[in-house]
Amino acid sequence: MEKETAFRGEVYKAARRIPKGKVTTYGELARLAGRPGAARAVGFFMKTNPYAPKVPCHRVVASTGALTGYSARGGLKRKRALLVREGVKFEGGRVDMGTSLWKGNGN
DNA sequence: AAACTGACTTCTC
DNA sequence: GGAGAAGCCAGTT
Repeated sequence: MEKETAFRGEVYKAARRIPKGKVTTYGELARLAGRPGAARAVGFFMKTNPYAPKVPCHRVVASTGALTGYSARGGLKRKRALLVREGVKFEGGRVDMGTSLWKGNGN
């Protein structure tokens, strides 16, 4: 899969900007990529992301802070473990929005 | 080119 | 806040 479209590049670039211990939503990522509303497409890129170690796809969660799919081994369990290890706060199995939510706006 | 699918988001009950 | 339905976008077949 070497079909790198401009949008894909933007999404991956934005995802790499996510600081450690923080998480962002697919919608926000899509917005940073320049296509607000393309949250669904963003999720697709994470699933088929050719830059697994470069793109911290595990730092991308749903708007409600709930963790969604994860292609890598371990699935959502692994994803949650990674976030917790990085210092992300969890509330009732969901990411603590307002505390560990990163906004790439000010950058 | 058309249709289907998917790691989403938002509205309403 | 949880469950159900509709709308969106891009990629894949």
